[in-house]
Amino acid sequence: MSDSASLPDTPERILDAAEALFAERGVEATSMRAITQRAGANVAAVNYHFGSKEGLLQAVLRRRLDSLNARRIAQLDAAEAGAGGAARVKPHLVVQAFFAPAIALAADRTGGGQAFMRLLARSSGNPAQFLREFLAAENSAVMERFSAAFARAMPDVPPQEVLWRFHFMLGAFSYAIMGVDNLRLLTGVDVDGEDAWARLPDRLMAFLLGGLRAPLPGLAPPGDSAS
Amino acid sequence: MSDSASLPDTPERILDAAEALFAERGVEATSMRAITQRAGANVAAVNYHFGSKEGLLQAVLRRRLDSLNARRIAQLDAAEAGAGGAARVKPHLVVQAFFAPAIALAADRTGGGQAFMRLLARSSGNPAQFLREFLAAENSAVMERFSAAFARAMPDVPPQEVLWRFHFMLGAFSYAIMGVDNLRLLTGVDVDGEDAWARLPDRLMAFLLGGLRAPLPGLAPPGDSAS
DNA sequence: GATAGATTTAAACGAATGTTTGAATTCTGG
DNA sequence: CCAGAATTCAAACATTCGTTTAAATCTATC
Repeated sequence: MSDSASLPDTPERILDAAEALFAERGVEATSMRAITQRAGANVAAVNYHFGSKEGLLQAVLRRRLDSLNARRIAQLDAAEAGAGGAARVKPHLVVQAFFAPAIALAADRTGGGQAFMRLLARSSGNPAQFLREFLAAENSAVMERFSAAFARAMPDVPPQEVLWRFHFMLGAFSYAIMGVDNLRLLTGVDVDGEDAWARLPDRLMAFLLGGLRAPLPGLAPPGDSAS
Repeated sequence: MSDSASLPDTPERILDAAEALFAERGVEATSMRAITQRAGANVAAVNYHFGSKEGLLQAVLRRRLDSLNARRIAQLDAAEAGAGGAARVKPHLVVQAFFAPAIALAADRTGGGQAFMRLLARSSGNPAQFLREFLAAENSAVMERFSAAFARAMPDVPPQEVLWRFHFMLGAFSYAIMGVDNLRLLTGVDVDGEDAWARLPDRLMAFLLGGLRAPLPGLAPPGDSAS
């Protein structure tokens, strides 16, 4: 090439291209030739640097997921330090610690952040066994840490119920990230202008907190007559 | 064959097999040969009866989606009739009308109901264009009807916010349907025994209602100091 | 500046994919 | 019972897939 100092090296160019295409078309619908063509590399380069297409997908996910999870834990650490004891952290802050870093990543439309989050959200529902195992292992530390944090933050709610609501929060988040354009497509309404992404964090956080703190099923909700 | 009266005809056997395999392995990861082998039919039968693999997927979805959406609208009709005027339907009943029929379908583990709902939930995130267009057209009537119902049921909330929360509810529901085993896999905890599916409707409905009725973002939530 | 290792390249590989063909078979109405 | 349509079937179709090969090129070290 003419100028070699400006471009990232081949593995990183491949990761960038794969991230974008996986997010845009889906993993199975993206061929290695499409990836390498976009990256300006040879087809064999993927197998040389990443072993296989599966290895490439794992590398794409790992590149940003590790730091994302580290940010989540750091924020939870800060919240627990600020509250003076892990048992006194408000649920609001636990939700914030887990989802705020992810939402911030998803709002990064120019860098690969948004593409990565869409890919991650869709990968969470992918039935491929190697992906399930990979994500389970990659997220196990964060999940255990936050499961315990949620249980401590809501001592009046049975831990099982807290886990379910954590699960539901993950779902609402993932689906919202997968595509805000889904909303326009489904309802036919142009929901917002360009600042849909700017408003998403507050909107999503309000919904998640409302669901997390909802009256327990089976118990008569106190303010039910007002709904 | 020996007894021809006991088996469903070929198109229906293919639909059943495709529904199960699409839900279990994903659409792209399921070959036509795997489908026809499970259905006890020839490979060419799919193209003969459904035109293509895309046509088969659409037929699988259409088979149950039409009646599901009809049930949703019927339940909303009943709620509006019982409340004496569409403007006086409680949000609780609108949520119930939309999600209860779907949850009931998802709880049907022996028939294809659960497989269908998992496939439908995953298809909602599938980036394939023909699927997006198909689902948008198939659901447009229900979505418009319920968008309006939600807006009327919550007159004090801006319609845009209601749409967003409808979107979030769809996400929490879809993700929960995609796999309850996700929870055990992610948290390492065996969340419940066999009755996880039996308890899911109440748990999910409580969460959805909590999110729908959450304090609006930007406004100081009244009971925030207690969280 | 020679050498050993790392990287890139064009080309080909075998397997699997969705689809089509045309003959055989089954079903149906007169 | 029989023509004619509908369906089933084995076989082959062309294409695309992920992967591999082996030679060519680049890079860094002594």
